Amino acid sequence: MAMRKVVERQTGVALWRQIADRIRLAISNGDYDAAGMVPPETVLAGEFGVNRHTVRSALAALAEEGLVRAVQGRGTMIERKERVSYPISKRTRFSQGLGRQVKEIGTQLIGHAEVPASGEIAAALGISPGARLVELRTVSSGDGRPLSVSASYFPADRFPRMAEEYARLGSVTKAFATHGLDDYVRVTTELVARHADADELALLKLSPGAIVMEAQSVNADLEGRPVEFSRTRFAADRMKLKIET
Amino acid sequence: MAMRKVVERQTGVALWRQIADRIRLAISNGDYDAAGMVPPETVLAGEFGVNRHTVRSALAALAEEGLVRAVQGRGTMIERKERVSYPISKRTRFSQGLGRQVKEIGTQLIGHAEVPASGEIAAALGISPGARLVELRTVSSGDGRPLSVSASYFPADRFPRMAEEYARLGSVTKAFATHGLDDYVRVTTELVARHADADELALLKLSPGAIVMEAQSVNADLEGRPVEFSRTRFAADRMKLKIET
DNA sequence: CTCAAATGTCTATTGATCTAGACAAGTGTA
DNA sequence: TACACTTGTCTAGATCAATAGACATTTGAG
Repeated sequence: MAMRKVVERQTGVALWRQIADRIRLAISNGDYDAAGMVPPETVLAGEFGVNRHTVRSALAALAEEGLVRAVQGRGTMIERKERVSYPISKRTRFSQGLGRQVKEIGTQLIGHAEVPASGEIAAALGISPGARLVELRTVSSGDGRPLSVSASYFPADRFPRMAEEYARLGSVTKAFATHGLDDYVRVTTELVARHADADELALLKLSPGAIVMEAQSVNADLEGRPVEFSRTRFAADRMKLKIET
Repeated sequence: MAMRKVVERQTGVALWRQIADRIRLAISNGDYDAAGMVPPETVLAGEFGVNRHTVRSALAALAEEGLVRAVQGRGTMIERKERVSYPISKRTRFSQGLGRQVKEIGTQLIGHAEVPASGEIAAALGISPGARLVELRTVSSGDGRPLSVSASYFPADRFPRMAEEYARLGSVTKAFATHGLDDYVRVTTELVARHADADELALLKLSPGAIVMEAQSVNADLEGRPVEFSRTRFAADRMKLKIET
C-alpha cells in the first residue's frame, strides 16, 4: 500500500511544481536508487493524488533541469542525483574542498568595479562607509553546471589590483599573494535561504521558484584585520554546505 | 523613478506568492524601516508591474503570517521584522545564543520513540545499522513563533533514559548530564535548503511554498565518540544561521 | 468640515492550472 | 509475434490566478 504523499492546493505554488520539488528531493535522497528510475507516471499520480498530466508537468520540469530523461516505452531515468558538498571552515578556499566531487571546476569573472562601501559592508570590514572597494562578481560551476554566484569586496587602498590579478590568476588566494598577503582565515559566515531573484535565476540557470542559500562572510588576515567581504549565493538544489568546526 | 522589480510568470509559482516573498525579504532587510509601513498597494503594483489585486493577495498572505497589519485609510503597517540569528559553533547549545534576541524561548517535546538506526544515522554515529536509538522530536519557538523542528537520535545503550530526562528537564545538555556526560562538542553540520513538506508546514506554522534550512549534525563527547545525531529544520524566513569558526 | 489618500469589496473577463478520458507509439518479455 | 507496460499526444471542461474597472469606507491633514 503506497503512502499517500501530501501536496497542498490553493497555496500559490502549482501542484506540478510542488511535485517536482518532492521528486527532486527523493532523487537526491537516493529513494529511487534501486531501479535507477523514477516510478511510472501513473504510480506517482496515485501517490500524490493528482492526475497523471500533473505529474507529467513536474517530470517535464525536472527533464528541463537535466535531472531525469524520459524514454517512451521504458520509463523516466535518473540522469544526475548528487548534491555537491561545499565545506565551510576557518580555511575555506573555493576550489579546494570540491575536490573529487566534480571533475572540472570553472570560475568565471562576470564583472568588476570600484565602488564605495555601503554601511553594512563598511561595518563588516571595519572601515568607514564610502571608503573605496574593489568589487568582483563571479560565477562558479562544476562539470558545466553553475553552482554559485558571488560578489566579493576588498579594500581598494590595500588591494588596488585585485580585479586584474584575479582575472589573470583565476584565484582570490593567488591575487591576495600578489599584494603581499600570504594567508587569511574566515572569521564569520551568516547563512540565509530564500527564493532566487531574477538575476540569480539567470546566472545559475535555475528554474523559477528555486531556492538559493546566501552566505555572507568575512575573511581576515592573521592579525585579524578584515580583508574581504563576500556574498555567495549557492543553488540550493545542487549544493549542501558542510560546516567544519 | 521607481525601479521595476521583476517577477516571473508561468513558473508554477503564483505572482502573489513571489511578491509576498519579495516584500517579506524587503521587510527583513529593513528597506521600509523609515516609515514603519509597507508602501501603498498602488505603488507596489506599479513597482512589480501587476494589478493592485495581485498585490493585495500578497499582502493578505503576509497579514495571515502576522508580519503586517492593514488598516483601512492609513496603510499597511509592519508588525514584525527581525530574523533571529542562530549561532552554529563547536559548542552549539540551542537555548543559549538566541540570547537577547527573543524574550521567551519555548521547546516542546512532540514525540519520542525507540527506533532502529538507519544506514545513514548508523554511519554518522559510528554504530551498526539496526542498533537501538532513542528518538526525540521537538519544536522550538521564540516569543510564540515556531522557529525550528528537530529530530534527535541517541544510542539507546548509552543513553537509555533520554526521553524521560528530556521531558523532565527540558534540555538535552541536562539530560546528557544525568547519564554521566558533562560536556560534548559539535563535530559536523551539513546544511541543505529546500521547500518545506506538509509536516514541517504544519509544525512551523508556515504558509505553503515556504523554505526550510535543514541542518544535519553530529555531537560527540570529548573523546570523540558520537553521542547524538540530529536533523533540525529552521523556518528560513525567520532565522539566519551564524557560523562561528 | 472637506479632501486626498489609503484600504475594502464587488463584478466581469482572460489565461494558466488541473482533471478526465481516450488513444497512439515505443520497449521489453514471454 | 503477442502482450503488458510505459511514455506521448490530443480534446474538453472545471477551477484558480490575474487583470480591469468601479465604487465604498476609513483615516489624517489642512
